[in-house]
Parts: sequence; C-alpha cells; structure tokens
Amino acid sequence: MDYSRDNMAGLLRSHDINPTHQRIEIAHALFSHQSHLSADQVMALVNTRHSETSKATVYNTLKLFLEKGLIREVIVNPSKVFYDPNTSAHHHLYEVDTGELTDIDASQVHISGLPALPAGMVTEGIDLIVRIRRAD
Amino acid sequence: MDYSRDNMAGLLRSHDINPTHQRIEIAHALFSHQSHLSADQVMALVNTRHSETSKATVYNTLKLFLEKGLIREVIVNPSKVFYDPNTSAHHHLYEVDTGELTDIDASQVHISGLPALPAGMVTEGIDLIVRIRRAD
DNA sequence: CCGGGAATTAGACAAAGTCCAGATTGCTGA
DNA sequence: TCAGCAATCTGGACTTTGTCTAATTCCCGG
Repeated sequence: MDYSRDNMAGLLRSHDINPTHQRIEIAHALFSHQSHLSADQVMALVNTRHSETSKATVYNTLKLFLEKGLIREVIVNPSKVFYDPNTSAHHHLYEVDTGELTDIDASQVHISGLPALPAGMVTEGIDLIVRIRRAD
Repeated sequence: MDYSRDNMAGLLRSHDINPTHQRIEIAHALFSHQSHLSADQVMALVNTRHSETSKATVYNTLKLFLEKGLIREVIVNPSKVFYDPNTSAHHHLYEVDTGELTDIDASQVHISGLPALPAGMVTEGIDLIVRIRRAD
C-alpha cells in the first residue's frame, strides 16, 4: 500500500472529506504508521518538525475520520482512546501491563449464539477484546 | 439473594477484604442495585442521606473490590468506567445513544477460532461488546 | 482582488481520576 | 481502661484527556 501524502488526498476525497493540509498530515500519520495511536500520539507525530496542527484540530479531525468511516475507535483503556486505521472486520488482543494492542483477523473467529436484538435496534459493531498478561 | 448491609460484611470477608463501614455501604450500593454503575453514581448513592464517604475512598474501594475479584470493570465509553457486580462469565450489549448497558449471558454464546496466545501469556478475560443503536 | 463559508487556532474550561499529608478509626496487649 | 499502632479515610490540590468558543486564516468562485 502507498500511504504517501499524495495518496492521502484521494483517500480523504473518497470518504467525502475535504483534504486540507492538516487532515492529510493526520491521515498520513495514522496510515503510514499502521498501528493503534492515541490522540496525543497523533499530535506528537504531526508536530515533530515544527508545531503545525493544534490540539483542537487533531481531536476534530479524528472525530471526523471516525464519522466518515475512515478509521475506527478502540476502547480498551479508560484513560485513552486508540484510533485504528484498519476498518476491516477484526478484533483485538490487549496486553494489560504494557498497553500493547494487536489485531486479530476476524475471518478465523466465529461468534455464535448471540441473542436477538431488542426491536428497532441495529448492530453498530461487535468488539471482541482478549485481555492478556504475562503468566506469573 | 440477600444484599442487606449485614450480609455485605460476610461477602467482603470472603473476598479477603476488611469490612469497614464505607466499604459495606459501597458494596451495598453496587449489589443491591444489580446494575452497571459508574464511580460518581456510586458516590451519589452512598451519600444520598448525608455526605459520608469521600471521592478518594470511593475510587480506592472500587479499585480494591476489582483487585479482589468482587466486581468487574466494563469499559465501553472512554469517559467513564462502569463497575459490574456480576462477575460470572457474561458479555455486554451497549446502547450507544443512551449509554445503557445490558448483560448477555455467556452460556449461550460460543466464540471459536481465536488464535493461540503469544508464549508466556495468559488470558485475563475476554470482553465481548455488542454496540447497538436505534435503527434510523 | 473581494466576499464568504469552511477550517483552524489558542487557550479557557470541564470531568474523571490520582495523589498526598494529615486526621480518624479501631484493634491489641498490658 | 488506655496508649500505641497500623489501617483506613479525608479534603483538596493536581493531572490528564478531551471539549468549547470566539477570533483568525484559508481558499475558492466570481
């Protein structure tokens, strides 16, 4: 995959997002890294050379990407949300001690026996998190 | 089940927790309610009559209960942790719009095909969260 | 070049949770 | 009963993540 800044513009447009300079930088940080980043990590990456993007813009942009389905949110740790550029169906392995988060491909995993949803409700997503730690 | 304050003392002792007045009140709030409460909801319940228990104690006690396996933590919303007095295997249904959290009995649900854990790691728990919302 | 809507910004603010040093509690042994 | 002592509790300052707002800047069509 090519996650160059040039290609980010097209990716943003294809998700109905106006590609501005800051948005391209943020998308580039997320996609070229291909890992789970928190808002402050994104901010640090985007502002490594010189301060270019404000905190408000980082938060606004992540929220926008989320709404437009460009990225996913992973909630495993109450104190920090992670953003995941991988939007294909997958689950997560969470190392409790280190905070490390790894993807689990969903194609191998089967979940059966879930009860029917209450009337008028639709599923927005199923999050499966396997919490692991080093054996004592 | 009897979740009277008198019985809470025994429950605490059986989990190796010194039953103090504040701890009994907090346990009573959680267990008699039998629902998913956040720290500030617990604090409000415990201090309805008159202010009896400080914020620090509520947080310390919830953390203690968690370590001792008396309650579980449910992380669905980045801004607030819920505490669950039901520690038997079960999953959660989360209504995104209202924040309502419902239990799913785990005995009906089967999860298969999870990959082997990295060497030297053990599973601490598996959290399955089904996020739902009202159909548009 | 100009007007205007979209985007960005700094910084004040809010809320959840942590931390600490001092006060209280409630045993224990004499 | 009481002093001593460890465990517990407390208020309040503090930290961190994230939100809000009002003012500015950017960019595009005309």
